[in-house]
Amino acid sequence: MARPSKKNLLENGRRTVIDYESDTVRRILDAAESLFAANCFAGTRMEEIAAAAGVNKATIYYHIGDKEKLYDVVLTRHFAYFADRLERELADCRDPIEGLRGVIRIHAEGFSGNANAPRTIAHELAGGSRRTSPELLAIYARIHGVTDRFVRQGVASGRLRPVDTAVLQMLLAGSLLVSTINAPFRTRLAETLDKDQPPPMPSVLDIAAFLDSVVIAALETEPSDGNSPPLAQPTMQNG
Amino acid sequence: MARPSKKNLLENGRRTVIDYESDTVRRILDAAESLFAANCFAGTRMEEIAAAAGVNKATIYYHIGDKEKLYDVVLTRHFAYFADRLERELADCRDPIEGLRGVIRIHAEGFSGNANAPRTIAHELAGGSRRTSPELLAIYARIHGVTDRFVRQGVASGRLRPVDTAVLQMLLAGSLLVSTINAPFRTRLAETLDKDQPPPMPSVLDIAAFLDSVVIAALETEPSDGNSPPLAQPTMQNG
DNA sequence: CCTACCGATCGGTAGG
DNA sequence: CCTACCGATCGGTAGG
Repeated sequence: MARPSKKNLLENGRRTVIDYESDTVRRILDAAESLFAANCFAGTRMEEIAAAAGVNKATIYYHIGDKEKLYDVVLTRHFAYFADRLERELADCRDPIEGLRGVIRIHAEGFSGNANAPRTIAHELAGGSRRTSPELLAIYARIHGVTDRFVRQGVASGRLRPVDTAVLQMLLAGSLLVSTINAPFRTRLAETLDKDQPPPMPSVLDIAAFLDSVVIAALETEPSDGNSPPLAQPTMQNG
Repeated sequence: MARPSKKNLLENGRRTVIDYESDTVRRILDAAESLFAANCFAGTRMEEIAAAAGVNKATIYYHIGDKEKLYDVVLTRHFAYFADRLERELADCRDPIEGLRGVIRIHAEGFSGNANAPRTIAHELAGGSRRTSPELLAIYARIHGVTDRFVRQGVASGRLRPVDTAVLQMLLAGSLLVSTINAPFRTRLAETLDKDQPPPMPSVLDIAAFLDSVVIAALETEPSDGNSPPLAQPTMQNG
């Protein structure tokens, strides 16, 4: 356990900066992450988080802060994960189609690898993004920026039909997000639709494959024979 | 105010069946609907609902029941709205492409017309569908059934490429749902992306237009010249 | 005896 | 980091 220097301690005997090296902090954040995801902000009790982390409730206030601050740290960590991965793994990608497929893949992997992310984000969006800080919006802007780079590259080079980045990002990330969080719903629906032999319901990977093969393919300009039917302009703004 | 018959009253002086004709019941349900949507189940207080409805808290227990029951009634009403509209408005539609466009239109109109629906559904899905009753799943099965009818018709008649109904429904409804509930997030993001002149962010109608012109168009089989590039099979199951 | 509620308060638990 | 608490407020129910 890292021993904090004097400078890291202040008001009310609480820490002023969060020590992310501390194992206690990690346990608190991990416990908070899964509880906020399952029960949303209002439905999660501080005592519950403390118990899951194996610490006293007051320890959370010492290391991190109040419930709002703890939630903000958890939510920021979710967004930073995607911003970091997208920028790192697609930094060298110069092909817009490959780039957009990478955006789909990273969202699908991230959401299915840690369902706490899409669940917490869904709660936050559903609640009107009331606890979304400007810092968090800045991190999301990086995510938007990666997709936007490939869209602009693709349209400029003629490989992609004109499309609004925000519309595309919403379609890609939104459908992957919903397809992750509704897994329990789908399982029970499958039983409802066919009691005896429930058919397999689509996984997030099926949705990702659909987005790859249908949406991205539809946005690609045709090889050059010009025989394909005209495609309506998907959006009006962003002139 | 409708006067209930003897048969409608029972245990503990509470009503056994909900009188949907009662104006008091309507006010309670409307208040609960908007508060559950904004603050989710755990974040909504019974006292708050009562105040918004202009009744005493005990009146909710008399007319409807406890918090779980009230939530179930509200959530069921949301799903029933879509099931009813889809079945009614698309009952006579025999064209699979027009039918799927109708499914998109009704979801877009329903979500944007009453944002309480997508917000509450998002909270419920994010929370793991813990409060989703078998009766509610049966209502969703009707929604799935309408989309499934058009998919089967389209594939059987050769107008539509093979596609899994659950995947398509998830892509259509999911992206429309997210694009509705993240309106506040988008507004603030637009300001972050361009402080001086925030560009218009896509509305749910832009998403609906994109789904119409890109996704549905991509699923349509080509006119017959057979010159279009091959399209990968979107999904593997549902043989 | 009933309907349609209200004022007051219960045992427990939340954030701090 | 914990013990020992607080003001307030939660969902639900009593009697009238």
